[in-house]
Amino acid sequence: MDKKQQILSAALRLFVANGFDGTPTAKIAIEAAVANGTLFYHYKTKEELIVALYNQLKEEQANYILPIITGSGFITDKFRDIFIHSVHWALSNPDKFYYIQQFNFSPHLAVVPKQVLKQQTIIYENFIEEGIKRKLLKQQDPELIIALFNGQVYGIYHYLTSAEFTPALREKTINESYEMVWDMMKYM
Amino acid sequence: MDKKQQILSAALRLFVANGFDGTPTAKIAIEAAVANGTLFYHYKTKEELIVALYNQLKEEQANYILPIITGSGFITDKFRDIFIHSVHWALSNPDKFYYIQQFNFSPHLAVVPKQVLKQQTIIYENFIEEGIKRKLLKQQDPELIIALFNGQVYGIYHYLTSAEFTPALREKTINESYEMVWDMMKYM
DNA sequence: TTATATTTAGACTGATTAATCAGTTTGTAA
DNA sequence: TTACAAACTGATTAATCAGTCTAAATATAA
Repeated sequence: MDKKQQILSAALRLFVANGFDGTPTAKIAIEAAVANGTLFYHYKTKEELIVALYNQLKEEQANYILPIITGSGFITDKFRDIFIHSVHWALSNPDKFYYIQQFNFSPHLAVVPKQVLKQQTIIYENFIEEGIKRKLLKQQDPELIIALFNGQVYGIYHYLTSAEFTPALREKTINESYEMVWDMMKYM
Repeated sequence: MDKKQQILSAALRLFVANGFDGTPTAKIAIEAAVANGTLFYHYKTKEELIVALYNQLKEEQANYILPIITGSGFITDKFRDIFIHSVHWALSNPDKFYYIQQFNFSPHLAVVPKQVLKQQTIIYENFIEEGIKRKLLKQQDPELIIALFNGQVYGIYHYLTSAEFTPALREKTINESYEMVWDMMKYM
C-alpha cells in the first residue's frame, strides 16, 4: 500500500547488494513493484532517495535506543543496555547497519547538513555528560567517549559477522565484550 | 615516470572525493596525465583498478606496523606502539584510511578472496595470542580483541577528524585513549 | 460531485560511460 | 641498424542510465 515505503525497502536491499552505482533507479522501481514515474514523483532525484533512506534508518536506530535513556533505572545499567541494544540492532538489521556505514563513507554524507548529524547524537551526549559528572565514567570529552563506544559497536559487529556463531555464544560474546567496554569507560 | 602509480594516486584522490560511481575512468586518466587506453592497459576493468588500489593500501598500512611486531622490546610497549602508530597512520593518511573503509562497505569487498583478507591479519593474531598466553591480555578470542582494537582506531579517527585539534591536544588525546584501550584489553 | 493527489506503463532523450582497438612510441638487445 | 615487445595513445563505440513526458486511471478528501 505505502508505495514510498516499498521504494525505500527495495532501495535498501539493492543498494546494499550492489552499491549506489550498481543499482539503476529502474531496477529499484521494478523491485518495489512500482512505476518508474512513481519513484520520481516521491523523490525528485536518486540522491534525494539515497539521503531519505539514510535519514529514515538513522531515526529508526535512534528510536530503538531512546527509551533506554529516557526510561527509569540505574545509570550504570543504562550504559550496559545501550551497548547491548546497539549491538543487537546492528545484528538484527545487518542491511540497515551496513547501509548507514556505506553512506557514511560516501560523498552523499556531505549533503546532510552538519547540524542534522549533530542533532542525532545530542541525546547521547547529555547522558554521557551526566555519567562523567557523577564520576562513573572517565573524565574525558563526552564526544570522545561516544566515538570510542561507537567504535566498539562497529568492532563487535565486524567480529560477529565475520563467522558463524551459535546464538548462545553470540550472547556470551556480547556480554563479555560489554565488560571490556565498561573497563574502558569506567572511572576507576 | 611510473604511470601505474600515477593512475593509482589519481584514482585514490578522485574516489575519495567523489566515490566509485562519481569518478569516470576518463577523469582518472586525465588526473593521472595518462591516456585513457593506458589505464585499461594496466587494469583490465575499472573494478580491477579499485581492487588493486585497495590491496596496495592495505599492504602499505601493514608495512607501517610490521616492524613494531617483529622488532625487539617489551610486549606491552609493543601494544602501545601498535595503537599509536595505527592512529598516526590513519591521521597522516586520511585519504587512504577513508578509502579502505569506503571499500570495506562496498560490493567490491566481495571480489577479494576471504583467504587474502585473512592473510592480512594473521601476523597480528599470533602476536595477540602470545599476549593472551602470557596473561597480559584478557582470555578472549584473539580475533575479538583485534576487532575491538580496530574499532578503537576507527573511533578515535572519527573523533579527531570531526573537529580541529592542536597537535599537542591531539597527541594528548591519543595517549589517553590508549590508556582506555589498555584498560579494555589488559588481563586484570 | 468536484477537485486534488497519486499511480500507471513505457517510450524517449540527452548525456555519460566503460571498454575497445588500430596504430604509435620507447627501451633494449641482437 | 634492425627487431621486438612492452608501454602507450586517444578517437570511437556500444551500452547504460537518470530523469522526462504523456495520457489515462484510480484513489482521497472537501
